[in-house]
Formats: sequence, structure tokens, C-alpha cells
Amino acid sequence: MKELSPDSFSFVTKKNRMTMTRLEDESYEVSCSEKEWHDIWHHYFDLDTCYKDIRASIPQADSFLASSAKIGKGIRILNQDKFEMLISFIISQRKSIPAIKTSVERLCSLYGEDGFFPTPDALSKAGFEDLSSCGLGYRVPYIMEASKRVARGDVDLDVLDKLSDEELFNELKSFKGVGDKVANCVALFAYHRVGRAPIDTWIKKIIDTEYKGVDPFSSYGKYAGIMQQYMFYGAQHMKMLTSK
DNA sequence: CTCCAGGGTTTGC
DNA sequence: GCAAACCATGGA
Repeated sequence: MKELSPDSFSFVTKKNRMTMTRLEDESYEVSCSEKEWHDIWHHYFDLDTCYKDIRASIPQADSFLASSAKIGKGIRILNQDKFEMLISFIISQRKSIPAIKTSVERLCSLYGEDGFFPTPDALSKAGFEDLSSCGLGYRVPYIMEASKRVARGDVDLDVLDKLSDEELFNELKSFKGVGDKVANCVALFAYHRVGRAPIDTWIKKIIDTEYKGVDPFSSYGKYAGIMQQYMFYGAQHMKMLTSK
């Protein structure tokens, strides 16, 4: 998503684009039709889930998580496109967030129709040199292999919906360049497996400094992935406060 | 110029 | 099984 102004953001998923603007009375205006809102965006923003209830289940004794959830109370686990997430999170490894954005944007403008995310078919036809020009570095073969497997129908990302969390996790890890962290990110953001908690460098630091090196996520149950998002945001938030 | 990034694979015990 | 080396570039 892109911040157009402090009160206006544009969102993209599959072949849909939408701008949301905050009005003066704290209501919101969206640029799409009512039909598109119901067909696409309502589900995209996971509006049938009550996150307030989920936050209420957080024990007050877990002070870092509790304060993080307070700060990040607007966070929702989006229902994003499977192929978009698979490719984007393969790209994300060992990259900064600004660098990930640049690479994904270049992919979209080079291979995407009308600037949308490229289809598996379009991306599978991309050459090595062209992909390299997107700043993908050593990840180029990963992207080529993944898009070819999906384009050929070797793996049907939609069929994986039926699998259990653990089976899905293992299927995703069968892609080269997909390890534990990326597999859990794709499971969380594309398959809405809200019990999966990706452990990245930020979360590792949090486990180290706030939880004495003991991973708390196994005790968080079916919403562990949502708790992870609160914590990640909490850490980012505190870093922003101390570094600026 | 230097440093390191929302990790994963390969290699060597 | 585990730890360490290695990976290619863009941002800051």
C-alpha cells in the first residue's frame, strides 16, 4: 500500500486498486464501487473478524505484548494474494523494507499488466537479465523456479488452501528460497493461518530482550500470528521513537 | 566508503 | 542433528 498523504492511502490486490481517504469526521471514503467493496475489500481487510476480542484475550502480565497490542490496535491480518505473497517474501530475505519495495515495484512495472503484480505466466517468461535489473541479486533463480512451478501448474497455490497448517508449511518450503520464516509469512498473509508466527530478526531480538530467550509464541495458541504482528509493530514503534 | 538488511542453502563436522 | 560460511545489491 502507498501513503498518498497523511489521510489518504492506495491499496492494490490482484487486479484491484482502491484509494481510502480519512474525512474530517473520522469517517472514511473509498474510491471503489459498493460491489467491489463487498466482493474484494471487505474480505481483504478481514472485516468479519473482531480483533478487539482477540486483544482482550491477552494477559496483562505479558506486558510487552499487552502494550504492543495497545499501540497497534488497528492492525489486521490482510487476506492477500497467494502468488504475490510467495514472490514478495522470497524477495524479502536479507533485504531492508525500502529495498523490498523498490524490487517489487520494478517487477510490477516491468512484467505486470497496468502496473499490477505480474501473473505467474508473465513472470515465468522473464529472462535472467531482466529479473536482475529489478535488484533481486542471488534470488533471481528462486523467483524463476517458483514462478515456473506455479505457471506450469506443478503447484496449484489455491489447492493448498485445503491443507492443514503443518502440511501447508511443508509444501511452501518445497520452493527453493523458502525457509521457515518466509513459509510462515505466506501462510499468515496469503492463507490467513493466524496461528503461524514468523520469526525474523526483529522477533528474535524481542524474544531475547523481552522474554529471556524463551520463545513465547508456542503458548499463544491459535492467534500466535496476530500476536507476532502486534509485537513486530511494537518494536518498530519504539525504534522510531528512539531513533528520531 | 562502509555497513547491514523482515533468511536460506550449502558445507563440514 | 548443529554451526558457520556464503550469498548480490540497494539504502542509509
